[in-house]
Amino acid sequence: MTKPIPVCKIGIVHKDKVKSAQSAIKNEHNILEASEIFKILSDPTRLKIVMALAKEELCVCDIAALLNLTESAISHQLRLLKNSRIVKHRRDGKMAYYTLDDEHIEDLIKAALQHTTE
Amino acid sequence: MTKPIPVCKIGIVHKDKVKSAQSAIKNEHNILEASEIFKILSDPTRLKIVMALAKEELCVCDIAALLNLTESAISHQLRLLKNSRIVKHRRDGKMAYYTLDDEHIEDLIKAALQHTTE
DNA sequence: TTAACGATTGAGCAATTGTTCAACTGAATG
DNA sequence: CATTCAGTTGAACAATTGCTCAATCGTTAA
Repeated sequence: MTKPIPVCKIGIVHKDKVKSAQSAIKNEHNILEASEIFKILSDPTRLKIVMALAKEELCVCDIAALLNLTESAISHQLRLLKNSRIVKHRRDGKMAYYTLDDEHIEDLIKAALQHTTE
Repeated sequence: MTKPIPVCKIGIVHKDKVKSAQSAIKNEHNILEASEIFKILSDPTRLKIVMALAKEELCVCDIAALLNLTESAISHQLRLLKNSRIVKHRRDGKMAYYTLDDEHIEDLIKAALQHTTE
């Protein structure tokens, strides 16, 4: 904080409104975490992966075939999804099977899809 | 479509599961629109703007003061939010007052915040 | 008309992103 | 053991992003 605060030339704006709005965004930490989730789901490839895993448990190879991308590309994205605790995986021999690790994510996606169809 | 489809060397993976997952992501258009909304909300500055506007009608100057950024930076972000029909504005003299243009967005943000606090 | 000011716009830049490529790991098979 | 192959990883690259700076627009007031 305490940086070179920019304000309209005259000085004060709408003090009361700004103060009220301030209270709506005071929890910086939570906001950053929320934006992180949005960022994860903002890439079409990752969003498709999540939606696919919401329906079926799949191996890396399955997802690569499904999305027509290399296993490497999928693996990179799965790592991000895993770091965000959105997916988890189990190993079975050479294969790695991925599933969703968070049921709330489905509601989030449903809410976003609802916005698109209005 | 019809690109150099990559699949595990052996050939077939889990046909039935892939086919089932395919149905979950068949509506490409909707998925792209959903990811667009997520992308808009994935930037902390934009997310704060939206959360602030969910509580109060504010002018560009107010938001700049609130977030400690230049009016230019805010204006650029507001244009993106306006293009996505998430905010709207009214003019009053020199000032431009912004408000939310979509009540569903608040639910979306609430859902994301819920994910962070579990 | 002129000056002031809130707001907008475009160029430019550093930082971040998603993919490919190549090398590598680790488990299963011969 | 050596080979095979699903999966992972890191480097590199183009493309995108969010901000600053400077110029400009549009409205208000002198």
